[in-house]
Amino acid sequence: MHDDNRGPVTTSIKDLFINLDRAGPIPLYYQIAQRLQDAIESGQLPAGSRIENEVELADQLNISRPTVRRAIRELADKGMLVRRRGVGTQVVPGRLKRGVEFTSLYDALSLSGRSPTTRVLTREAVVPPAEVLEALALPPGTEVLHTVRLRYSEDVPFALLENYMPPAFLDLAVADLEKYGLYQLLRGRGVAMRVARQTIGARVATKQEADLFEQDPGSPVLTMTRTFFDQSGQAFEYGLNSYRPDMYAFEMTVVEK
Amino acid sequence: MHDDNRGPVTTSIKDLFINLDRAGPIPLYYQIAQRLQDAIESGQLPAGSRIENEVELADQLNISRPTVRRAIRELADKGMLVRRRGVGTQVVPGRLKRGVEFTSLYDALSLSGRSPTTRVLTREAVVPPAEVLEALALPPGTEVLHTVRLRYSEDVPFALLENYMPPAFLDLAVADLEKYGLYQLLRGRGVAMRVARQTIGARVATKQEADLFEQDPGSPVLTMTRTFFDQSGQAFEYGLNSYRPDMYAFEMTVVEK
DNA sequence: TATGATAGATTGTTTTTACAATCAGGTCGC
DNA sequence: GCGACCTGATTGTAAAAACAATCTATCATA
Repeated sequence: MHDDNRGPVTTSIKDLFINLDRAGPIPLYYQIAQRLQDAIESGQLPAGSRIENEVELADQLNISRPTVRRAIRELADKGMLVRRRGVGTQVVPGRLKRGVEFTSLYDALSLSGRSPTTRVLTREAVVPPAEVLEALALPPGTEVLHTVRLRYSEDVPFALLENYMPPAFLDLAVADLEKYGLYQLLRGRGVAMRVARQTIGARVATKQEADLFEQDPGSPVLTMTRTFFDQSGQAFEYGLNSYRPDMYAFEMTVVEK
Repeated sequence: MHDDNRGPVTTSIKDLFINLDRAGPIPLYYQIAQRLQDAIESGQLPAGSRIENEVELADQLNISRPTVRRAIRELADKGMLVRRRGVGTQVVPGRLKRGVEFTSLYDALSLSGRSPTTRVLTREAVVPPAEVLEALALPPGTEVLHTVRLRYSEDVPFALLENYMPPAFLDLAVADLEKYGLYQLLRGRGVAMRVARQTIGARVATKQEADLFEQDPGSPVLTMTRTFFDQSGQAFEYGLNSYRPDMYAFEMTVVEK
């Protein structure tokens, strides 16, 4: 092995953890996990490098071992660290591009430099089809907010976003929808997003989609339907999205448990 | 007044946990999590029902609170339970169809009653295109195993699976590939799967795909490319899959962290 | 009536301690 | 030389305890 692992194991790893805030509201394990993640993503802890063992680390930081363990576990759950009993913990070797989100919860595009713009095509209060009400767990006949938005990247439309939301959101304004993005707005209203159930598929574009995306009729679109639940289990969004497949794809990292 | 009845606390929850194996190799927290999950999926713990608080539960089971916590956390991470400080823990309300996997790691179809069959179209040792070698982190000129398989559901082909694997797997036999499925085979050889990076998209079918799927030329296909890494960070599979979109879609549950 | 304060319930964080299981590498015996 | 065994290193599991933060609901007060 050309790689000498027994000697200085990234000698200054301890320096990553100076100035931990023991009094503030942010948990210690979270601060540690955050700094580790930053170090990995910045290349300070290169792929494949080993990090010190838990006991040693806990000792050096004057933190209990369970707390250090929890921090390491957070990153291991995200697939950034690999641990093996009797051996140690190392940064996942290989080229998992950094800066990519791990959960596919948000549109990949908004994170990659380009800032998409949005135009609202429809904003209305309607009684939606039965399956929508069922997905939102609302009684038949309920009026909900129905929006259709078109999203552009550099003036080229690439996504058609159709959404239904419960009556509580009937007052969302078009201007806000175009300016802030849906999730940002909902979060601002105190919605605590928790779990989403989504289905990704493909089909032939509708006439409307073909027109909007400036594609030939019969060309393919990538689709995603999603129901989003908040903390209390209440569905607060049902979405039917379609994407121009040559401009959009879903990337995700999956971790085997 | 020893029993305050604010909500249906499923009085007999304790019965779920009889006969825990304290001596065996399966961790206690895992056993508890497993039984909870079974109870939820079987409907014994209906959606929205509350489960007893940690302290009480730990007490009744004669298990320490951290162990109970860990079990509950496993399910909360999967999005099956929702916890709120000061309030309690409840089964996620709403109709997350049970029996669906949560990670999208495996083909959804294999779990839904139908047992797909597989035919091997190609099995050869080749020097693959540069991008494949790069994805597998192998030096230029390396010979790898290249397979193309067609997967059927009830005699109808719905997936075309093209895979590249490192030289260690050059001896995989066609018969085994048709009988066991790739991941089962790899696991049997001691490969410890850990993280996968995958991209889901759509495009127009190639002529081969249109022929195999018995679709018109120009019809859409759903695609997924995936690189799979084992525990040591070594890539052991690079796959380029395409699916008939009217027969296949990716379902997943995403949990906000 | 409305509003603010308080108390109880419940999960969240942290520490300390102990032992178990697994892995890598070296040693000993053959 | 080679396998069996041992040993040290490291992560995994479990328990007990204490205190913090947050939510609900009730009660007191303006």
